[in-house]
Amino acid sequence: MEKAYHSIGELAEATDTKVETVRYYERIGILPAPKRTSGNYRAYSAGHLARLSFIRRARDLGFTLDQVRALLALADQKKQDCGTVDALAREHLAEIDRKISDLKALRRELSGLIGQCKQGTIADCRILSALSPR
Amino acid sequence: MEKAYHSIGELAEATDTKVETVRYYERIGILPAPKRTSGNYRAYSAGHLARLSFIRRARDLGFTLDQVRALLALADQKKQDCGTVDALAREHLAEIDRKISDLKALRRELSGLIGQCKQGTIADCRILSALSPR
DNA sequence: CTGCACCCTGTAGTCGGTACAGGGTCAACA
DNA sequence: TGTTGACCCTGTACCGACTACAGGGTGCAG
Repeated sequence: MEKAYHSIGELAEATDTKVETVRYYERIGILPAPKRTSGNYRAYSAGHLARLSFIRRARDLGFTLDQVRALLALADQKKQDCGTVDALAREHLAEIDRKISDLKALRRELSGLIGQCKQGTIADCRILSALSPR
Repeated sequence: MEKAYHSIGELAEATDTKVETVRYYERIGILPAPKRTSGNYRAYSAGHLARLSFIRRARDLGFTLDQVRALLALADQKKQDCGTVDALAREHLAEIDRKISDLKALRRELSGLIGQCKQGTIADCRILSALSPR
């Protein structure tokens, strides 16, 4: 019976989201439109808070909004087995591993360039010449 | 005297860039507009090729177009000392390190969730409940 | 009753491209 | 000579995931 409705500002603060972003989520249909007060303010239920928390947490974990949509659809069905969710997460993990190794390669390359410009003018700069066509 | 001009398609292929992207770079002013043939085709010089190669390589290394602009401005001046370039690169390296450690934290979290859904319905799914508000 | 924080809608901008639509040019081949 | 077909041109709209206004309305405290 705890019908404590939340304003958009409260919801935003509780989930570390900007107010505009909450409205954006509604616009793209990932967060259902809430009831309105007599003054036309959005009045969010605890369900909305839960759903938004879920969205934000998944976004923090690097899922795209499309992936979040898929996860939410699964959660809403409560029928299928967990395998689909697991697969989605595994796929996402593989992406993350790819990104990490790309960044590491980049890191190696870039850190090799740094510190080679002890003095001298741009003309001798190793960083710039490393970027120039061979 | 090797006035071998390149068509936009050749330039794009040589630098692993899409034709539209080359035109986009011209539009935003990072690649100078080349001469035109009598048929109004863009005719690129070796200088254009060099500059585009530089841009693409820097982009591959994760510099933003604004950062690339800064690097190009430095390279074009050929006056200042290398310190500015070095600082830019160091700053960028710090960013990369931040991204790597963020992704690693994420990886740990996500991989902990995977494989816990051996059976059972969505209702018991650990991944979904991990994402739900506590 | 007035001031201020908050809310509303709608639109445009961000970054780094990508994807057309609707045409023009050019070289090869029949 | 004509006609394919690959390439090129401009202009505009779109992508993801927001963010930032402008121009107004609401609600509450002093």
